[in-house]
Amino acid sequence: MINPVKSATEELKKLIGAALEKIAAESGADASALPKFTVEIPADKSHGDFATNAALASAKALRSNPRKIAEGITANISLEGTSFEKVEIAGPGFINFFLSKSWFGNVVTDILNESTRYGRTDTGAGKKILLEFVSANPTGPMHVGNARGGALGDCLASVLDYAGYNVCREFYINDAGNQVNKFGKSLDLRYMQLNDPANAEFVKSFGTDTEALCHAVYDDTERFPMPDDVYLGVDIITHAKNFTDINGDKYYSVSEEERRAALVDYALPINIKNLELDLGKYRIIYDNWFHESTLHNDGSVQRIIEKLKASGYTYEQEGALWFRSTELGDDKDRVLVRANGVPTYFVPDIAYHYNKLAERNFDTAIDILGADHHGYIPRMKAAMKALGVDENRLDMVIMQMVMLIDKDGNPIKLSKRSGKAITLVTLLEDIPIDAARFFFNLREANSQFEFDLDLAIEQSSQNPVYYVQYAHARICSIIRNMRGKGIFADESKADLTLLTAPEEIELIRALAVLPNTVDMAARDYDPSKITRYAIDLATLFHKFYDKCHIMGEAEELMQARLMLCTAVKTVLKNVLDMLKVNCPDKM
RNA sequence: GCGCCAUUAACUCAGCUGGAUAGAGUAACUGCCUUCUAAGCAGUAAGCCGCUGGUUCGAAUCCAGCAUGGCGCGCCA
Repeated sequence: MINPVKSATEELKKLIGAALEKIAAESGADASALPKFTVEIPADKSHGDFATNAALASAKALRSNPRKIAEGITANISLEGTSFEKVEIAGPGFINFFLSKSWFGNVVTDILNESTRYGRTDTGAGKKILLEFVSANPTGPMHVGNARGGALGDCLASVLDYAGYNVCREFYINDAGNQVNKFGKSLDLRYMQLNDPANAEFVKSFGTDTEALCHAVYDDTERFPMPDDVYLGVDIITHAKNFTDINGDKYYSVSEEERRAALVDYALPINIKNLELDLGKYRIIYDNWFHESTLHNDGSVQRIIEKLKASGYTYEQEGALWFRSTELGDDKDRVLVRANGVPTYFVPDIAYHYNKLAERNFDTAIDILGADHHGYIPRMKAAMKALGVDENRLDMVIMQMVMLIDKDGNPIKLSKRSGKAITLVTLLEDIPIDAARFFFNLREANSQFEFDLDLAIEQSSQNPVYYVQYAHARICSIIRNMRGKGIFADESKADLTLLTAPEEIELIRALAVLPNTVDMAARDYDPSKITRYAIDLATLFHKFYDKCHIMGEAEELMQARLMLCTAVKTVLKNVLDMLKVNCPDKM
C-alpha cells in the first residue's frame, strides 16, 4: 500500500526523534520525559510541506527556549538521502521541512503504478465490520431520511473497505412485532372496506383502474374512516386491492386472525422485495438481509432473556421483567418483558446485536441511527456489557434529520397522513442518483441540514458532483485529442522534475493526500471527507488546466504533464468509484 | 426538569482532534473563450469563530457556566 504522506511523515518523525534524543542526552535531560510532538501539513504553503512543533513541545522538558532547541534539532539532522531538501526554523520555534522534487515525481509514478489500488490502505488490517444501515420498516415506503442514511451507509462501507476493513453491509428487517401487527390491522381494515357489500357499487365503478380507486378510497374519509393507530398510506389500500383481485372476498368471513395473517403473508414479502429494488436503484447492494423473525423462531430472543437474567442485571416489578441498565451507564432501567408476557422491541434488538458480535464474531458492529434514536445508544451498550461483550465493539453513527424546505424556507411536513410524504423513490425520480449520493454525503452525518427541494432539483446541473465529473471528462478529452493527433503517453520521455509550477505542486500534494484522507474518513466514520476531497482535487485540477498547457509543450514537459493528468484521472475515478458515482469520459 | 447534538462571512458548510495572518462553495460586483471542454479560471467585497470565564508558550479547537435552536426522555419501535 502506497501512502506518500505517511511515509514522509514517519521518516521525518524518526529524524526529529533521533535529534531530540541526542540533544536530551547532551544536556543531561531525561529523554523518556520528552512529550509527544506532531508533524503536520501547514495550512500556509510558505511554511513548507511539513512542520513540527517538536521544539515548542519540548521546551519545558529540556528547560530551554524553543528557538534554541529548534536550532539544535536542525543541526542534528542531515537531509541527505531523505525525501526532504530544505529545513528552516520559523516563528516561535516551528521547524518547517520542504520536500524534494523527486518526492513529487515519485507520487505521480506511484499512482500510475498503483492505478485502481491507489487510495487503499491497510489500516483496518482486515478486521471484520458489520455495518447496518437504513433498516427501514417493511410496512411502508422509504422516506427522505432513508435516502440520506442509504447514501451515508453505503459510502461509509466503501470508505472502510478502502481503509482495509472487511465490511459487510446489512439490512435488518423488522418483520415481527408490533409494527407488523399494525401493518396487518391496517391491511385488514382496508380489505374489509373494499369487500364490504355496501361499497360494492363504488368499488366496481372504477373497473380495473386500481390506482384511481385507491386514491379515491384514500381521499374519501367519510365512506372509508380509519382509526388513528393504523397506517393510512395509499400503499396499504393498494395491497388490499391487489390481494382482493387475487383472492376475491373469500377472506371476508374468516376469522380476523386468519385474514390478517394471510394479508401480511401476501404484502410483507412484496414490500421487502420493493425495498431491495428501490435501494438497488440507488446502487445499494446489501451483503445480507437479516430477518428479525429468525431471532424469534430460533429461540434467540428467549435465550437472551435467560442470559440477561443469569447476568444478574434484571429484576421483576409489577409483573414485568426489567433490565437494570442504570448500573451500566444508562439513565434509566428498561422493560424487557411486559406484564402481558410479550417482550419489548428491545429484546430482539439485543439478540440481534449479540448475534452480530458474539455469534457471528464481527470485530465491530456499526449502526447508523437517526438522531431521534440517540437515546438508544447507552441502553444497547449496557446490554452488551451485561452479556459480557465489550461495548466498545459497538459503534453508533448518529445521523441528523433531513429537513425539507420549500423555496420560501417553509418546512415541508412529512406527515404520512397528508399523503404528500416524499418517498425515496419520488426523490430519486427528481434528483439524479449521482447527485443524490454525492449531495447526501457533502456534510457530516451529525450535522442537521435543511435542503431546499426545489433548489436541489432545479440546480442539479450545478451540484458539486458535476464539477468533479467535469474535471475527469476534461482529462479524458485531452487524452482523446492527443491521440487524435498521434501523440501517445511515453513515460520514458517524461521528465517529472519539470513539474514545478505552483499549480502542479499543489495538485500533486492533493494527490498524495488521498490515502491519509481515506484513513481519516474511516477513523471518523465520515464519508463527507471523501466528497470534499473530490471537490478539492477537482478545483486544483481546473486551476492547473487553466494555467498549464499540455499539447504544444516541449516533449519532456508534455509527457510529464500527461502523466500528471493521468494520475489525476486515476484518483478521481477511484474516489468516485468509492462513492459509487459515475465517472463520465464526456460531458 | 434531565440528557444528546449543534452555534464559524448574507446563506450552506470546512477547519487535519491545541499551532503561525480562520478557509471553501453559493449569492453580489469586475475581468478572461480565433490554441487541450467557460459545467471552467482569476479578482473584489464579506468575520466579536453564540456569550463569559478558566486551562498554557499558544484556544474556533480542551474545561465550566450561560444563551439560542434541533432531537430525545413509553410496559411505542
